[in-house]
Amino acid sequence: MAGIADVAARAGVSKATASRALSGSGYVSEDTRVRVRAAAEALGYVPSAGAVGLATGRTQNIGVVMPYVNRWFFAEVLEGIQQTLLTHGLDLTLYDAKPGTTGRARIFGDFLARKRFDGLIAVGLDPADHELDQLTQIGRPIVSVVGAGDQASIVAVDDDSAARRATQHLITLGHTDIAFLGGGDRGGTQWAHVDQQRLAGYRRSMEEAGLAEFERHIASDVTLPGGYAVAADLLGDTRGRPTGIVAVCDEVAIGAIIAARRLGIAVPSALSIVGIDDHEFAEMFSLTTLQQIPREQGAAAVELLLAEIADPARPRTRELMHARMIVRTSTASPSV
Amino acid sequence: MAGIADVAARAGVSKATASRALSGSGYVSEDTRVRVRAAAEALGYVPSAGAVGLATGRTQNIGVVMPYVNRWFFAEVLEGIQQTLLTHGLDLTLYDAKPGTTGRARIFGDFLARKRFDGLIAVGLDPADHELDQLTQIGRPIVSVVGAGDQASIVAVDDDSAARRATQHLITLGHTDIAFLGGGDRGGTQWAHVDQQRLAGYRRSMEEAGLAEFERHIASDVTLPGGYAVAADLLGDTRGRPTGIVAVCDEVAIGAIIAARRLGIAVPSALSIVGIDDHEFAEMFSLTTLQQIPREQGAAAVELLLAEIADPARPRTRELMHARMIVRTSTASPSV
DNA sequence: TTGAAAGCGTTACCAG
DNA sequence: CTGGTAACGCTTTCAA
Repeated sequence: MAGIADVAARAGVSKATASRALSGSGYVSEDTRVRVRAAAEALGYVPSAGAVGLATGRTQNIGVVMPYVNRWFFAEVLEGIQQTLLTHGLDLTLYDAKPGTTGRARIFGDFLARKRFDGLIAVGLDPADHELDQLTQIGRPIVSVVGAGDQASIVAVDDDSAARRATQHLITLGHTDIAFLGGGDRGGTQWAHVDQQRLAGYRRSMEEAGLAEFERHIASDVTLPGGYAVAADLLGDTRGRPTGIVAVCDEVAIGAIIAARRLGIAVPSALSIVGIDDHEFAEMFSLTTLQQIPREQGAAAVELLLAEIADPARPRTRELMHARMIVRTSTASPSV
Repeated sequence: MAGIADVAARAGVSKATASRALSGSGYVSEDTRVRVRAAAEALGYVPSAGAVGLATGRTQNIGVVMPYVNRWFFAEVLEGIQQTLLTHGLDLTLYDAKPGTTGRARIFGDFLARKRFDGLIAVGLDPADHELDQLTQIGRPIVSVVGAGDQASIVAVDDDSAARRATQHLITLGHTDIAFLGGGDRGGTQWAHVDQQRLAGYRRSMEEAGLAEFERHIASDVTLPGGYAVAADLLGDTRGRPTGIVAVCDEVAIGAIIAARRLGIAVPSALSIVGIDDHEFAEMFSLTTLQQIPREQGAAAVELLLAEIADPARPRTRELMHARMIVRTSTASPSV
């Protein structure tokens, strides 16, 4: 409970000097600096965050809003953010804003308005229009990881391109009957922006290859069990079974692989599956995929945000990362 | 940016009265209360958290420390905590303290010392002795979800009993050669306390049933791929293959199921597997398991913590939840 | 029932 | 290079 006054007294200086010595800002003789530091150390002095915040206007805290925390991508981004903030000595306040919940409404209405942070990172938030308004009302820098809009800086992977390359990979292997699995409006969850972009990439590729007639999108929850369920349906019917599947993400792709195995459909000889993400399970299922590294996106978002906090006039940025293709053995040429 | 002074001015009262009217503490005539409220509303007044904290000593913020955020159990607990805090209007500051990292050291050394929270929830932390010291130094109420010790209140499932019932389930079905899969010291990660308790429960059951000779523990990372890897090894060898497996948790159990399927070993006719958790994938794999509901543990931890914050003299509590057995079709009597 | 004023623990400005 | 002092925005006695 020692305050800066105690430290100052012990070091035989004024509070002002003690403050300067400790924070490193302003002139202090090397001599007194050492003395003050020692006093602080001896007393186990820890500055009161609230007081510092009041005086400086900086909370030393970053807010993070995301719709889920239990899905791979989000958890990874969160870890990336957390780790990076740690090196900067900043705290992280988490807001779990699940779409369509009253909790989300409260977060947007009350919590964010409190501005208990110097900046905000929004991960895959897909804010509704009025939510977007509330966000900009805050008047603090915002960086979004994934997402659309030009209000805030964005860090993301090029989803459209990733989906196109995934699709082209199958086309190059000789597939024509390629379905796109996952995403869409189901059970009240809205069609996520990323998912739409990926679907669009698939569509474009199919059309460019003259395969428009084969285009089809099978909606699902964007989870592993979700992918499993619709894949089981799709693959259960022998007629109309595609030879290739582009999944909206690895979780869905893996669900499909598990479904295929259960049905005795050999992957890749009878069915090729490609995902997007490079999920932690991808290797175990030998899944060919387009890799993104969410941790790095989280880290990049933090650096970007800190830059914008330091210089609010800094222009908005859009940092698109490139997904690297990792070919494993879930894809092959279709058997004749 | 409107402050309470502005609100007071607009309502024609003093700051003191405005404060009372808004916070609801102290006498204020119904009339002025309404007037103040209206003024606050009109001005879009939001109290400054830092200032409130300085004046009251309460941060309206709860800290959460956990070693992982990307594993099912932890993510679920986190959601439970978050949701409950939301209803109380409290913020949540997250500290991701992965074992053996320098980040963890910083969290325990610097971050927690700042006390930017009114109380702390430690989830599956298994703190080392010196970390435990640092934790108690903080001087704020702490509740731990899972874990040992008597310094803090605890919310947990009865792991020992859960593991015993899982084991007994297999024994009752007629199994004798039952292995315990998962957990242990591997790759630097320390033997988690929960895992040890579950192993102990398995051991006790085996011994009580006179099956001590069959006892064996196969270590693994406590993840789905971790379970897959060791199960593939274990089951690949026809001799010495057990007829039953008790997994340290559902993730490991599911990894084992996937491995068994790949090896063409029928579950449950050739191999019974039981897990603990009721993971989100459990249903999809028809896994028999002992259910715990981490969300509820998170919620319970919050309520407990708030009670201790309100009354610091409140005695420490230990809230053991009962795991319910859910029998699906991953277990059956061994074929003769 | 209300208001004035004294903190809460820092930082930052302005003299010295 | 250092010290006094006024903020920062709110709550909370203490009087009135």
